[in-house]
Amino acid sequence: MVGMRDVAKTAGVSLSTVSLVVNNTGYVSDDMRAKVEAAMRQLNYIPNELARNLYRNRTNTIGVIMPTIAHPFFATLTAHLQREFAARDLKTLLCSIADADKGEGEYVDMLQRHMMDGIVMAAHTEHPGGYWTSIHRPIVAFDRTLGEGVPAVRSDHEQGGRLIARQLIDSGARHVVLVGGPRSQFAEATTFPTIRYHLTVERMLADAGIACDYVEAGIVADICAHEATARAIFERYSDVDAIVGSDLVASVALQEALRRGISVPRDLQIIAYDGTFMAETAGMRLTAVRQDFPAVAAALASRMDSQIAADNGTTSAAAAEGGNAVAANGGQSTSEDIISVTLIPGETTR
Amino acid sequence: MVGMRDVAKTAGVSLSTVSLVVNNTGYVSDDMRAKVEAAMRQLNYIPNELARNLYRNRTNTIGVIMPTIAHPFFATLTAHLQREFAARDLKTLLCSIADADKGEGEYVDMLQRHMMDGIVMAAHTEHPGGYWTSIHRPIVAFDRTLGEGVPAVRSDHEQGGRLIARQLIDSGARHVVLVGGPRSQFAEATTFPTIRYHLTVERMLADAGIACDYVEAGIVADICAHEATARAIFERYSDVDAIVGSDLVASVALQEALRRGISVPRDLQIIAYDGTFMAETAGMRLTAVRQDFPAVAAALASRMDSQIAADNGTTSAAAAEGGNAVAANGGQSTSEDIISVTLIPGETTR
DNA sequence: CTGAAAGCGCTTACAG
DNA sequence: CTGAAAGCGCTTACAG
Repeated sequence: MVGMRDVAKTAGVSLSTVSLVVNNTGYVSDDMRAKVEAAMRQLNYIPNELARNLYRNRTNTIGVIMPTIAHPFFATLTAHLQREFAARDLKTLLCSIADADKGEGEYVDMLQRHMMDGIVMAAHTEHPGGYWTSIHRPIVAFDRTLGEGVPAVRSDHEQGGRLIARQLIDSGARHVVLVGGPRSQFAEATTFPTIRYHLTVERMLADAGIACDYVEAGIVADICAHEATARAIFERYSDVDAIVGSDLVASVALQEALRRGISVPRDLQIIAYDGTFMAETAGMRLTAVRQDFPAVAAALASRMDSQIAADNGTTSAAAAEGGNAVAANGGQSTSEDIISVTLIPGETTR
Repeated sequence: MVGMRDVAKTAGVSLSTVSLVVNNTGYVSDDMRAKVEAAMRQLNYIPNELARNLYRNRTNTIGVIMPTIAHPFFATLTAHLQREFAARDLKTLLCSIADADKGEGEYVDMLQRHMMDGIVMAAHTEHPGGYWTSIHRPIVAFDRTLGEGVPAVRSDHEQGGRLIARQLIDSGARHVVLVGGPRSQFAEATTFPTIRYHLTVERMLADAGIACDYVEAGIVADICAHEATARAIFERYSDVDAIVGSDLVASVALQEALRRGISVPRDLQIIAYDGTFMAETAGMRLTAVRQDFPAVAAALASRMDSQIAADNGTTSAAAAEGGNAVAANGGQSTSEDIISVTLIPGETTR
């Protein structure tokens, strides 16, 4: 492997001059620069990023922890995240839980070992309180409340709930089935804000005197389990006239409805939550609450910027002043960005 | 940041002893080990991977170059790849072309700078001949022919074509529409083996005297363009009675057919190529040619293993013997793994 | 404006 | 079995 030393030797200059040319920092006389560039070309020199990483203690890599990249929601989110990070010259390391038999604990380890500069946490795992706060490295949460000092970004699920409830009430729905994650996530102290849309829908429907049942879908990573769930709904609630669930659930429910010859939307309305491309590829164009992926990704990346800047700050400060620069960050410790959602009318509502 | 030096100081031993304990290599007496471990725990020591990376000139990271992760086919492939790599203690760096405004040139640069140990190339870009061969770092191609020394893995598209043609012939199809990428990719010297399934289908249908038209879909990254394509098919070919295309195309075509009140599969058969979860979430269960993602990912990872081993080999050999260990690899230069596909009967064929 | 030196945090021969 | 030394390939103060 040809290194900077070789270039310096060939060009007849010192190591530091080569470095200055490569990084385009400081002043180098034109003929020096020319000599160095000629040598670089001649030797086909390519700088080794690993040495820089070591010196800077940075990899310019962000880990994105997702349940599974195979799920369209997380694939879409990841695509938008990669775009935002790339614009900041940050690489995206894929850290799926279900696709790798690794808990996010191993990814946090990697963060601690400086294999990445930060983590976006979007998977659905539970940890004892204080776990995330104690990590003291750049972390941003998506749709999770991870504790003090971990900024979070999420869609406005209350708004989503209101949009759905309003649609159902206005169109005269009588019996709504809501499909979502394990009901245990509804506990008061939950770290999953997603469920707020369910709570909002349930409350508003109750106020309007409309029946509403909740059905647990399989875990998010298990795409196939949804078919059984869809069938179960029709069998258990023969008079159901509206179904609300994720894009995937809504697609499968629609398929089952078509198979049973149920007229959509006349006798059954379906509303999808998320609004990925799947809402367009089901048997009909699904009415969907669309999360604003570009805005979500932009907010996550921007929060990550701040976390990384703060991390550099505390690191230097800690080295120089004895390590108690933590308090400086206390002000924004409970910060949360809430992104608006939109109801996109499709062919599955009246 | 607490480093090995601090641990050594606290434990009252030398740097190398700490290193031996951390890496669990060589012999260390039990009380030495105990002292070191106590110090590590006390100081909460975490090894910095960047230093190791530099020393080993390895990052244990593989870049996967995809058109876009938002597409279910590539999301599924990536999920399986991550699983295979994780099992080998390799990380997966997401390198989407469309999701980052980066050409794969920039990713190849990163490979050269040793930010990753290898690349899986699954995007659809064209390069002058010899480009890939000249890189001399671990690269494995998916569904592409990239030239000498770049092993490739692909599904058996001829087989896929035969399965499709047989189904259509046996069920008495009269007018088939094939939807695929730009026809220009069909050139003799193409690096895209995917088109072989089209060619096979066309040939077999022609032999059977069945009409067959080819329609170009938008580029793979543009998920929305497919809707227009689907509509165009029905308008241009009013007597079409079979449509073959990717999962996405098939889903959208099915939706359009249902909307037009066409009876599927009685008057129109639809066959999806790929067999991702999307084949299950359309308006009906799609008949699909399923690519064997686990086998494809396993083959890609295994090829990557060899490429990396060879790379280490040539690097050492080059250093020791003067750099012409390349020929040793010549034997496997045109190697290609071909993975079987399966026809999964669904509700959209007779 | 250029060069010799120290150092990023670890690993691995090589003496003891 | 343990320790002092050199080195991975680069970067950045610091003298000249």
